[in-house]
Amino acid sequence: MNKKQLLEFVHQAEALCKQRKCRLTDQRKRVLELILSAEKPLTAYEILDQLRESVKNPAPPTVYRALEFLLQHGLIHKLESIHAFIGCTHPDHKHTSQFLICNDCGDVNEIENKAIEKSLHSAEQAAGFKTSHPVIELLGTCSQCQLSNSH
Amino acid sequence: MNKKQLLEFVHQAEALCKQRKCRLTDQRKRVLELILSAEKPLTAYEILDQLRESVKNPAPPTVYRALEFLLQHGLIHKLESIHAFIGCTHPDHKHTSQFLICNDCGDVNEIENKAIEKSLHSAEQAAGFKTSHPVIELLGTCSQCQLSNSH
DNA sequence: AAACAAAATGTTATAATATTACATTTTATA
DNA sequence: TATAAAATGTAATATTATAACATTTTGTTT
Repeated sequence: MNKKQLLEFVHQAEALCKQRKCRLTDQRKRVLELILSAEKPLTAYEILDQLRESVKNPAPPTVYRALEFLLQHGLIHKLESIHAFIGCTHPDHKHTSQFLICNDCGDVNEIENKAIEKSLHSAEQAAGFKTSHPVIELLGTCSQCQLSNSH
Repeated sequence: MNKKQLLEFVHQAEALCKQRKCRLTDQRKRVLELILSAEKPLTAYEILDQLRESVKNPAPPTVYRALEFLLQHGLIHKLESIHAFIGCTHPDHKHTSQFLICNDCGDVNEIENKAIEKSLHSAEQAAGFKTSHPVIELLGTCSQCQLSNSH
């Protein structure tokens, strides 16, 4: 995400927090910015390392608390299979997403596929199961890496 | 899983290993049995604890190596969202599954839903993505717990 | 503005999950 | 039976995450 997009996103996040009467504090904003600026998903401890430049002596809870807040408000996603965090591509509306995670380059593609969601929902119904948090992560190789691997 | 089912499963696992020319050693078998006997998914360290009864001084690598083997051969599954392992319900054929994980009682329901798989496959195709390992885990409340919660 | 409660942060310690590295033993097979 | 490959033993350590309690900041009431 470039600088302009980042500012736009943070602005949106601030508006959203104002609306929800919650606070996007400096630390939370800083963690959000780090995640959004990163090329790849960041782990909590990668964020912690980078945080040292703007916060003195940050400790794990500093990061995990900020992450918890950002997750709660749908501003970031946690990728369970790789223990890492990425910015949400559509923070404006509530949604569930699926993630295509490339094992080669580490890039992640967040998609919102209605057919997948529908099929998941049908299966839930059939089982009488009520999902609170879907984890849909496809680990594999992205199209770019497939090309470069075959050369 | 009851004792009879367990013996049946282990027998099947042994046949499968013979066929693949790999070895279901005592330790691997013991770890498999522990996972199959458990009511709920087990974490690596829960397995380690239980292993103390049959193995002297087991260390983490003992467990993780056995788990790696069992995963490779499709005898167990890892639930990424809860860092735990369960037996595979259909070790006989290669397949992908989806998991309904109850946050209340901890029970897990492994399903093989063709509609979900089809929709995932379509999305992969559309993105030019080649999935090697799908992680499809729905965290929520099972039907039983929904009932008991509402009482 | 002062008092208070709630929210957020600071700080230390530790729990839980997982891997590395190297030594030794066991197994398959040449 | 010698050898190589596979499996296991063992110690240390890396990585991910949380608990517990003190302090500070913020928002609200008086």
